[in-house]
Amino acid sequence: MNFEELLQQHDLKRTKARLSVLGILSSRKSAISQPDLEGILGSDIDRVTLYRVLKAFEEKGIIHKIIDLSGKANYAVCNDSCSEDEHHDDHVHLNCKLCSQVYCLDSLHIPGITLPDGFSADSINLIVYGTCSFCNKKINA
Amino acid sequence: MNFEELLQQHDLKRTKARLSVLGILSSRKSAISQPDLEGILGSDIDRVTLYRVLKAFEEKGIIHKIIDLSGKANYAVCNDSCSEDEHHDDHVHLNCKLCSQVYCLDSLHIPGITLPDGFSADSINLIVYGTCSFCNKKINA
DNA sequence: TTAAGTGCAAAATCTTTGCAAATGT
DNA sequence: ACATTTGCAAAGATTTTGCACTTAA
Repeated sequence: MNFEELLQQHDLKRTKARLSVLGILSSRKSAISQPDLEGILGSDIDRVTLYRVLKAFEEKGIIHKIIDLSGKANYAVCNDSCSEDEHHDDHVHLNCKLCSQVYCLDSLHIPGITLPDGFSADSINLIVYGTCSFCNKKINA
Repeated sequence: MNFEELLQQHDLKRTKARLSVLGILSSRKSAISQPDLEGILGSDIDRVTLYRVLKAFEEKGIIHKIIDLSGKANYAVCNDSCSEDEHHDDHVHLNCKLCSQVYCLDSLHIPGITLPDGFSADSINLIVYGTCSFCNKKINA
């Protein structure tokens, strides 16, 4: 992924803060929480700036926010098909009970469900609470 | 449901605050958020007490907490089978995009899914973002 | 050059904690 | 009577806002 192009495409200027955040997010296999991000960034960028960078990215469809089971926001880069108008975030997330990371399981599609009369669905959000493969390995080692 | 018995069963004293909260929660078809609860209760009980009542109820298995898609906590009375040790909260929730209420769709069971190698599931949380039957009626009226 | 982005300080929320007074059993 | 529960005040934590300074284009 070319960060500079990505920013340009979304009318966002190429700033240190944004490149740092993009770098961290895209290098990870799992979604990351705001506090964790802050920890990695250190005093590199201001906490308020981080809030604003994340908000901007989310609005532009560059990243998506996943609320984990404790209600905390986690962020991950969107896959290809997200746009400002439409987020395609309809994959399964796994919230690991051990490392509390949130993994995007892009390969799984969410099974269709039939709602009771009168109810209608726009999107479906499925979070599995369990153990990730990394923690499972550690346990079995 | 007999509130007084319910409290006794869980070693909780019969207090005004707890009865008020139980009364409101059990009279609703949908889960309710902390702020909304606070609004209904008015100055009846202190905000801090409300936090504590909800926490106590949740720990005892009287109510369960549903984190909605914006990360806010919503509360609903558990159905029969919840206990202090085990919550049976594995039904689908619907987060209405219009009234932002959270409905427990007890009748729907969550479809089983197969996780990628190495991952394992403890429980599954499925929240549908959409429109509830009440708002759908309003729209079509 | 100039509009967008950043950092700092401060405000607004939201949640928790400590402790004395009130209440249920 | 006594442990539990409540209310208030105050501490922590989290998120937002205002404004002057800086920076990318």
